[in-house]
Amino acid sequence: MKKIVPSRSKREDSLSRDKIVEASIALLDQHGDAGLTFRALAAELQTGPGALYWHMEGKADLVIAACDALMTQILASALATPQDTPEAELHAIAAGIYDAIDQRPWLASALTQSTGGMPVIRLFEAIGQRVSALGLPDGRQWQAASTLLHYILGVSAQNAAISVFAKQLKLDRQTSLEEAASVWAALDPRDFPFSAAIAGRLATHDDRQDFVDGVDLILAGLRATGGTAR
Amino acid sequence: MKKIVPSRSKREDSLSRDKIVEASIALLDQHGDAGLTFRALAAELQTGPGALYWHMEGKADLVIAACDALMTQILASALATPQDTPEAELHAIAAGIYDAIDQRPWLASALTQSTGGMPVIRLFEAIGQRVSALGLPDGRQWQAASTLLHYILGVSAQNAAISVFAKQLKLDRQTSLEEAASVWAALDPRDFPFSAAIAGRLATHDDRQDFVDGVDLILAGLRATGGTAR
DNA sequence: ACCTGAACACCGTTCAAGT
DNA sequence: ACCTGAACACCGTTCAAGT
Repeated sequence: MKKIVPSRSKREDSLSRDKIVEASIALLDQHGDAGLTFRALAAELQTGPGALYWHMEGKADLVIAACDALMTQILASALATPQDTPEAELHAIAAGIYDAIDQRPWLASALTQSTGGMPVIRLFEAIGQRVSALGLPDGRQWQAASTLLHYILGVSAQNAAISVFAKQLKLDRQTSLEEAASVWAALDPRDFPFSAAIAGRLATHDDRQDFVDGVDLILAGLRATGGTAR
Repeated sequence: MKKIVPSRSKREDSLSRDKIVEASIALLDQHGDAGLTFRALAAELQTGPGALYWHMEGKADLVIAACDALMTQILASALATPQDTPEAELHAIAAGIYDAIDQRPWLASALTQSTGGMPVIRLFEAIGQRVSALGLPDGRQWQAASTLLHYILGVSAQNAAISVFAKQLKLDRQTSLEEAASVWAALDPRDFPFSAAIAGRLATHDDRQDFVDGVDLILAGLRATGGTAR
């Protein structure tokens, strides 16, 4: 007299925080920033929008949870292969974030929205651990970690904006960079001498390499001023 | 036989891009990010929401225009008193942005939304002009300007987030920093050794001074690696 | 305990119609 | 040329009611 336990089979496709986060990421990947709505999410999970509120506090919570899942993943895979130096590990972290945001441009605005939340703390921590391994004076460590954090998020976000712009115009990356460069070059050189002059570099430079080099620039600054902690 | 010209008196309180931008800023100052809606804006200007579309392309245009008006103003007043060195001018620019975002936290997200738009180009240009006066090799100038740009916007935005957080809890700045610090200190030190250890510094450090010092850190890095342009 | 889905209080944007 | 305001197609969130 076996008894089928309906609560079991029900649990299998019942909602859960993880399933909601997974579906959110899929929705964001498919339709970008605007693709994540409670109605679309509910439809995807074959439920009503109200059900989601049992598992999530609201939209902000949802966005942060999606970011956090990815941030954990990004950092884990960036640090999976061990590096010889803290500098090399910082390179790996920076490149990991850059590539992740390049692949999922919505991450840039999502991370911005979750300022102060767990995903950013996680990244800050990963950076900070390497910074503290550099042997800087205590007074510099906060500054070092936050400078690197903002540099990494800021440049990655800027890059994502170019990617989105490219997709909107259905251009490949190179063509859209040239497009952006020509907009800059068209600025009045009396008001925008620097931007107009440097426009050419936009189209020809290797963003990713420049980006990773920027990490070294900040590290060099730390070393150069390392003796004098304030 | 004088004739009253009705079109004149009508023009006086007719709509204009400038008036809309001015009202937008007022609305954002009063009610923050969520305060800017076409309906509220129309009510303020005693018109219908549709009328605004004669002067603005849409909400994105509106946000960028509001940012641009303030950015122009911020840069003008930051550079009003002449400085002896490009470094000092960069300090003034950085401090100007920091203070403006501290005063109007909504600027942080508004500037993020206008990535690639005129307000950010304006800031990039102002930074770039000082960077090019530093006499760095050509290959470093792009990197220098964009590193400074992202550092300035990123740290200012982070700071604004703390301000908003403080206002929500109706705490003064010091109390809320201590609040934030205690959240960090409560992180599991096995997973977050760096953040937990540095939490104390959150409440005691002088953010603004640290911020301006960070500009010097980046400049020092540029000088230290200045010989080798890639 | 967990889910449903109608309802509430909003949005940005459009557009026929006015002046 | 410029403005009006109703209408359209959405939002996030709540909550009585179900199982």
